[in-house]
Amino acid sequence: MTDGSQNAPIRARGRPKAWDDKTDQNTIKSLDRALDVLARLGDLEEATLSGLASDLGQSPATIYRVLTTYRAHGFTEFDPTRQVWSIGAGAFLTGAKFMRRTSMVERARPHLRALMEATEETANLGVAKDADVLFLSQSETFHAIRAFFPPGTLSPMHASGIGKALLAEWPQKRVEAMLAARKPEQFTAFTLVTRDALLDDLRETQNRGYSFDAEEKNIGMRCIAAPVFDVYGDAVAGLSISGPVARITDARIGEIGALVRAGADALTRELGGVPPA
Amino acid sequence: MTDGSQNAPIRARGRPKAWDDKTDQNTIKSLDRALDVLARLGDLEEATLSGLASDLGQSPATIYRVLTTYRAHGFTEFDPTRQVWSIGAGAFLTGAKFMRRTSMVERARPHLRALMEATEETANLGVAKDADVLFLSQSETFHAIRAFFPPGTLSPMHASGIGKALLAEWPQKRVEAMLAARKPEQFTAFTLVTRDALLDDLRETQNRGYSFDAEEKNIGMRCIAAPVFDVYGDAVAGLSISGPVARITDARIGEIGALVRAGADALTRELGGVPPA
DNA sequence: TATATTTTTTCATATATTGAAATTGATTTT
DNA sequence: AAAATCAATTTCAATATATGAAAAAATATA
Repeated sequence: MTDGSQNAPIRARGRPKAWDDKTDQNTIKSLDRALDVLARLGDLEEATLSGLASDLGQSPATIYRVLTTYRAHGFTEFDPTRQVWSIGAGAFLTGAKFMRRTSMVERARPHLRALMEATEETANLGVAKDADVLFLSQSETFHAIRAFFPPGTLSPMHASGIGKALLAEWPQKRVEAMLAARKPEQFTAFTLVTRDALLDDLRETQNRGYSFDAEEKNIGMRCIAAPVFDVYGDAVAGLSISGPVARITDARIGEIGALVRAGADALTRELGGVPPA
Repeated sequence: MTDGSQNAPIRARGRPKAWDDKTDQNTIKSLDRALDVLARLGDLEEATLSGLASDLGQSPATIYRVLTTYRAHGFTEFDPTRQVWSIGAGAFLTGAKFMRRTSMVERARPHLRALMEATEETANLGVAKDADVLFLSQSETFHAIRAFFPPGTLSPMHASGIGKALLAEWPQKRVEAMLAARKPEQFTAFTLVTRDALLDDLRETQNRGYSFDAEEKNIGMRCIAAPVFDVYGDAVAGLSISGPVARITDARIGEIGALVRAGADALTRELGGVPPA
């Protein structure tokens, strides 16, 4: 280790912050409100001007100006037929720059696509974000009935294929700490909520090489996932195939599992990691 | 058709717009500038406060307030060690809401109709499914003699307008793999079945910006198509105009091709993609 | 036909945004 | 080691501008 300052407290240059929180006169109020508007619009998916205004307790004139300003940048869209506003492509394109720093997403694209084409089911890429899985990218199947996980979705670790694939590679102490911090929610009759059931499943997952989520989050949906390792050997992401029970039959699980695991291992190697034996 | 107003111009409620563009006093200047800052930061991936300020010709104080306001919403992140700013996860989570709203089919509908009205020929939307094109949606012309592709129809890639538009954007290796997997069937005297004839046509298609199917699947039918790209730059779908040789004359090909390409590019942009130059 | 909604514009006013300059600590130079 | 330089943050005063109320203009509804 050449740099002894690694554990030293980080000191900022420039004048130090005085009070770095609320009632701060060093934020821009109009921008602050505008971001609230965008967040609310995102939650609602669709909203009318007047609806948003009354919802946020603002005057329609203000909301109108916020929405039209956003629209000039592609951050919002307006459907004149139905008179509703929604989030636009510009917001996505800017937000997507967040991921560009880790080349994970770009690297994973070909693998997602290959998995989707081989299995004809939607393929997903997700990373751990606290006790949730954050879905970053996907390649959608053409089948009308399909698993639907838009990028940006958060899903609890204990009840998702990618989540369980990651947990299976974590030290048991870390898993237990996560369980202690947040009691696992029961989504369906099949959700693994007890410590023993979950740890058993994680052991099995590690032996098998891929995880299997059998309607543990959504009834009717199955998911098969495998972990991706970085250069330090940490499981940092997961690839998965998700689809309806009707098509992800018991007979196909082994075949799909092998494909997913092979794809994850290939991605691991591209990232400079080493898949475990 | 139950709704006679389908072709009527869309009339907005409320007071009509006066002049809906530049030098508009109905936009919020500070928000406008803040969005410029975010866009620039996204392009740079990483930037220092002072760098961004001089880059945008704004005072450091202003940029500081913009960035800290964004940070409170997770739209920006600050690395205190390296003193650099970047786009944050909040921007990604909000932007991702764009993706979860509408499907390709819904977004394509207005473009299909506009194409049909401009050309008076049936307009189609299709996606790749293995070595076939799967037709998802269409807008039918009113002419008695018309091309008829019910949604759900499968048609081999090498002998369809949309198929060739997609193949032209694929890496050559992938095209060759497809050819190797299934020998191209000869449907008419004009079907391109040899490797060289097809690759030549694909090169020409890419240069021209649209594909041209001249009775290669059905005698008497012509088809002109252009590709649609998603946010990852993959050619995921195609728009086409199809009709009888009698109406899709040589003289009209250039005009129809330009319309189809413009429609496909517009749809690409709506999906957050970038049409290739 | 009359009334109620809804979006968009106008307008006056208070507010909030702005840049310059001061401040502070870290980094570099002497 | 001390001094000079540099970059982030804060203060402050001036004024540009964001704001809501209300009007205007169009459609929807009764």
